Amino acid sequence: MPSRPPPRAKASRQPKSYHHGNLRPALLAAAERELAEHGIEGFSLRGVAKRAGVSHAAPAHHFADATGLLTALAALGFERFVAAQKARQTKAATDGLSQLVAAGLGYIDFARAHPALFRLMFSSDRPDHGDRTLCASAEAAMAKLVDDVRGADPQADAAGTLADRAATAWALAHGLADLLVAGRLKMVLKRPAAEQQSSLAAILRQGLAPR
Amino acid sequence: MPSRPPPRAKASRQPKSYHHGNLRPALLAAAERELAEHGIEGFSLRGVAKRAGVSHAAPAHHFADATGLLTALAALGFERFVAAQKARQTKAATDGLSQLVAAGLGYIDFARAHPALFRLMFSSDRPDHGDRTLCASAEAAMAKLVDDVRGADPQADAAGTLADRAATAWALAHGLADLLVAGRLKMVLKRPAAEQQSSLAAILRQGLAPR
DNA sequence: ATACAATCTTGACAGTGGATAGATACCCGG
DNA sequence: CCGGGTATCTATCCACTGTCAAGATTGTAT
Repeated sequence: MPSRPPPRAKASRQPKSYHHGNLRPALLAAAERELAEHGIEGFSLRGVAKRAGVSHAAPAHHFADATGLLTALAALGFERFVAAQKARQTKAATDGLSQLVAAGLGYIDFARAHPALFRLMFSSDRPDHGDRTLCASAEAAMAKLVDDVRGADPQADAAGTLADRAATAWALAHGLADLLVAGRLKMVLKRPAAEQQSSLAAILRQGLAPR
Repeated sequence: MPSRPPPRAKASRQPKSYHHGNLRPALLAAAERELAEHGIEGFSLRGVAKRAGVSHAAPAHHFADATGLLTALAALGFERFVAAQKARQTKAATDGLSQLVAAGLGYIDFARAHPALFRLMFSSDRPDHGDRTLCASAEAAMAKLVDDVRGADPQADAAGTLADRAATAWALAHGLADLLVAGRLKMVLKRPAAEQQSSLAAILRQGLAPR
């Protein structure tokens, strides 16, 4: 079903109308809340349907199955993910290294703000990671990373170390984000919020500076 | 039920004996296979019971519920986890930095050899991360890390940068491991195995060297 | 207006984890 | 040798899940 004419975006709360109107986005929003509250393991398709105020089988007409819904949600997550990085970057100094550090902080912001979604995107088998649009979203995020690394270390490209430097940057930010979400890294977590931020910034800056 | 006298460790394959003999370790082994084959999301308690050749309710007498089994499995994983690091370290040069790099490579070895178990330990909500023995195992691994960092950079302790350096080392190794397991990091994965190893070693060494 | 397609509901099914009650085998004291 | 007590395992039952099939309702096009 490639073309679905948007059926008029029902104004809002007729308490009971047989057709919902624009269920698909409503399901995605509901799924996000479900994910945030019940976590990725306790995620239930029926729970999503209930949240959207719709029968338990309704989602099937918009997403093939639970995997399809989670896949779409993950793809959407990747867009917010780069948005979070850009948000940090607009507030940062414009030199290449500061921009790269800001991207890393945005990476961590996103993970901590949406932990379940973050895990859905990076460490869950439930979404279909072969899906075209999900792949595309993920690769766009990846491409941005490589660009930022290139900006922070213009020599790297010629020296042939770009790949390794990109891997380093990614691993460092991802490791911090994942461990923080998991509640590990107590040495960082036990400090007050402001100190955490400056500490994370220092770790990133030190790890990402060109040699 | 703290003391369970091991009931004589039934020799082996009576094809049908009502009592299994030593179900608890058998269940852990079965659970590990189940986890490796079906992944953490497809993990089923009944599947484990079937693998162990026992009724689906039998595990309840050894583990309170699925969470309990997974918790025990995660704790067991942490011990193998440090074993993998030590294995690398015995083959490495004895200076502090090389030892730390070797620990990082062992970290990655473990994750790639047991990806589902790795995720169970670090990025799943299914085990009970408040469990005492699980906490203890995890903290032991953590303590080893801090030791290795201290060994690689003896100044750090006095300079008060030990915590940040430990966080850096952990994040770098963890990030590499997690991204590799997720099939990301294509810039590393697309190279032949031997090159991967040297590349990972280089990334770790560069990121972990004291400044 | 009427046929058609899209959308949603209802009801059913197999599989899951968990709880309970009963069956079986082992152990220990006589 | 044997009888009671207990740990261990089986058999059932329940609530819940995702998925499927059939029917009801609505919007659109002819």
